[in-house]
Amino acid sequence: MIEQSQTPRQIEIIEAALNLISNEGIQSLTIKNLSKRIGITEPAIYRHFENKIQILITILDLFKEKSKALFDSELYKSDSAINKIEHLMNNHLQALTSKPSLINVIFSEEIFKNEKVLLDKINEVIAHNYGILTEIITDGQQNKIIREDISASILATIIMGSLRLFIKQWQFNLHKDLMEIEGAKFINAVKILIRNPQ
Amino acid sequence: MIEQSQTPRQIEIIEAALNLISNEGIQSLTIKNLSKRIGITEPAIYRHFENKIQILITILDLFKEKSKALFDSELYKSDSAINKIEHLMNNHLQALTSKPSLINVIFSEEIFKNEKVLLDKINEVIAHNYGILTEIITDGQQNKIIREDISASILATIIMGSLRLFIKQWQFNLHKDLMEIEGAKFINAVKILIRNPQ
DNA sequence: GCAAAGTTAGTATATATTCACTAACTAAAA
DNA sequence: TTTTAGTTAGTGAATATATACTAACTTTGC
Repeated sequence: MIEQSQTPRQIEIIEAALNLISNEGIQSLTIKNLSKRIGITEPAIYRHFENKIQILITILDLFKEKSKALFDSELYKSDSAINKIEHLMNNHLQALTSKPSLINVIFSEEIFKNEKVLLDKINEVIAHNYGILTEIITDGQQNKIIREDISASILATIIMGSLRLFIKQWQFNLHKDLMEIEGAKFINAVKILIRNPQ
Repeated sequence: MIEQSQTPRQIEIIEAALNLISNEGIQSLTIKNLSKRIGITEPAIYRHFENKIQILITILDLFKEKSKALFDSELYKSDSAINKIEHLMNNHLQALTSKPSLINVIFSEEIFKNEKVLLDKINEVIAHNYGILTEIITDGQQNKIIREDISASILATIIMGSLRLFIKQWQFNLHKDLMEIEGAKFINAVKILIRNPQ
């Protein structure tokens, strides 16, 4: 499964696609719009990608890679579980604020419903991240840092779910400064909640 | 804003639409599929609804009404804030397990993106519920039942966000019995988290 | 000179919607 | 009471548009 490096035009196409998704939603990711943005004709797109699905697969692979790197790197750090989770959430927020188009990718499962390959890819990423997060939480519980009166899997659901909604709420006013302040408050709240009381 | 009662055929169409959405996703809600399900031709649909958007608007109004009734009724009860929230989550889960098609409606914002009327309607519902929930939480904080070290709005985000993800995770195995057990565990976890410690 | 990247012109399919018309029923007029 | 006019809910055929994709030809850069 070697990642083929992309040609400049391919990168250009992917970037145009991400911009389209970001600005007008995944609905408007059409070959026509795509080619218009780049300034070539529709058939020219097919010189660089076999079909539209391949474009989406490339985007999802990119997303997967980024997301996986984020989560995996945290797992093996020698830090407390709570700090790991804080990092994770922070990095996640930062990644999304710096590339808002990815937000729409995460939330477009519904669109991929008829394309099993795409749906599988997205679910794979989500499941993987969920697994890592649960692992970190379990570790924290064993070290008595994270509360044990709630199962690790439920805590993971609460963390990921609330993070998702938080991102969604801020989707349209991503002014970096304000978002950073509110993001810090939010992450802090989660930390307070999961920390072992007593 | 008087609710026009619907004709039997209109009800039939709405129900067929909900079934379609529920079974094959909102993507497959086409006039063709709709008419096929009912057993009439496509143009006949237009004898009962002006256009496709009107069908969706009717569905969203239905959803709005149901959801609003759920939240509003809870607000004015003379119960503790935590009990109110528990009820709210319980009712929400129950409503969705009994009419799974509604789940897909909640999660189809992305599809409505180009149709401002629809997007507004969905956002309206979400904002309203969020407001009510925040109000209940604030009240609970004033009565020292809910923890005060986290703002009501952040707690609301955490509750709604995690509930949403929980629903999504269970979207495909809605076996009532198991879902009920897991749902109870989940709601209990939220209760533990928001309750005022000490 | 030739391979890569582009163009023009087209296809097939899907989708929402309109059009002209009809059968069955209902209310009004003679 | 029986025509007459009007309504309701349907049909088959057609239209406009969008979309992914293809075939055949041309330009361009090494």
